[in-house]
Amino acid sequence: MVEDKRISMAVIRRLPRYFRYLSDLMKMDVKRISSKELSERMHITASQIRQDLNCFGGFGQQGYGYNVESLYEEISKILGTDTRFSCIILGAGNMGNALANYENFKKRGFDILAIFDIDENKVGKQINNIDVMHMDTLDDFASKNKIDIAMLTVPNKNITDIAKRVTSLGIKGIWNFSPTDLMLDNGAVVENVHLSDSLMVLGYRLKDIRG
Amino acid sequence: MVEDKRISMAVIRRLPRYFRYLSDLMKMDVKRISSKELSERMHITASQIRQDLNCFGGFGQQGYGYNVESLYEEISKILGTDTRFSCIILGAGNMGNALANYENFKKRGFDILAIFDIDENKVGKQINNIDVMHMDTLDDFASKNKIDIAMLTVPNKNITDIAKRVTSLGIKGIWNFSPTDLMLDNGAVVENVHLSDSLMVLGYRLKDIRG
DNA sequence: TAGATTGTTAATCGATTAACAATC
DNA sequence: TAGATTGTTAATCGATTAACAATC
Repeated sequence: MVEDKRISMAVIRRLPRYFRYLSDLMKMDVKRISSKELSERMHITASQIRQDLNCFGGFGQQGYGYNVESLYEEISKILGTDTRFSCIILGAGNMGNALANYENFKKRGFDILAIFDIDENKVGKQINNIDVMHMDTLDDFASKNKIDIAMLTVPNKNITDIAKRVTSLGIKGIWNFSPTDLMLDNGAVVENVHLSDSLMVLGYRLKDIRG
Repeated sequence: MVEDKRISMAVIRRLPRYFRYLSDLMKMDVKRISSKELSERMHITASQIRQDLNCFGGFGQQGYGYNVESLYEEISKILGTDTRFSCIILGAGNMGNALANYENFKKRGFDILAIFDIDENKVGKQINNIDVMHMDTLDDFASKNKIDIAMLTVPNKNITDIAKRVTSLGIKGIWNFSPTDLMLDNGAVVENVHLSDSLMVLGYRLKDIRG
């Protein structure tokens, strides 16, 4: 139906923002919104909103604007909120813990099946009702469960090796929290979350305003 | 010395990456590198590297390339790795815990002075040797300590109010982990880390490759 | 010196913004 | 219908890439 022309990453990365704002509008019982009103809330141009949305379809109505609920539904569909993704966490450290305890993921369609670590003190325990299993059992686990996403919170040393192992098990998505950039040439999808990069940029910008 | 023409965010966000790669090269005892070699490692163009670096100064030498160590030093200086930033964490939940335990921050110049929460069960305890204090004592604490950065890991409900309170205390930098976008008009510097946005984009891209 | 590689200008590409005819 | 607002094309802006003279 909608042309499958390549959507730019810039547009894709704005989708969750639209999703959040529409979700908030629904909570506030707002029924309709124009691109102009939304642009003022989001601090972007109305033009950009209309351009972005029209990558996926004409969801609005001339003279009226957009119906909040149906636009929300459309964006949900685009983002795949209806799709469920099976995930595992590699690394039961602080970040692994935080992710395992993050309740919102399940709500958004991301189920965490298990956590893997090499620390015998952690293996056998549970974090937020999710089993911590030994890394050695990963291959076996993967053969018995279809896993979509591996969340990597392991120490950075051997991150590329781990990523290769994970993708060789057929896992197509990687959410990488290690500071090392993952460059995989096997078609896997990698999202990097470089926390220290973000903090360093904050530091730079702070120094910058000070003069 | 170097012209203070505005540096674009695109360039600034690449600085920590250069920093990481140069740091790795130093560990590998590489003494010099050309923009071409570096571009192959980083999977970006040599042109972009030279353009980026020349925003800050001519760090290379024709016919030779760049001295790894001195380029590393220059980028450290630009990023302010020598500067120390005093930080507090608001919210002693899972993410607050993870941040408090992240040892790399101190190494990069970010000192965490205290953690604040409203949960009486947490107040008075320590996380990684950092005191968890009651939110009510924040104003007093801020009047006695110069704080540069507040790391916000509190539940999203009242994030804007908290951000306003924090900036009214003279804190100029905000590292925001709540899913809500902070729009402050008081000159504070905000870096957003929207984990669920990142995960949703990963989900989208996974669906996308499946067809 | 000759070769290599920078710094920098110019060309290209892509993303954002403006404009407006279509239409609800 | 008249007014409002979209969808979409065209114009602008900015970022990336290419090219090459300068120079180590």
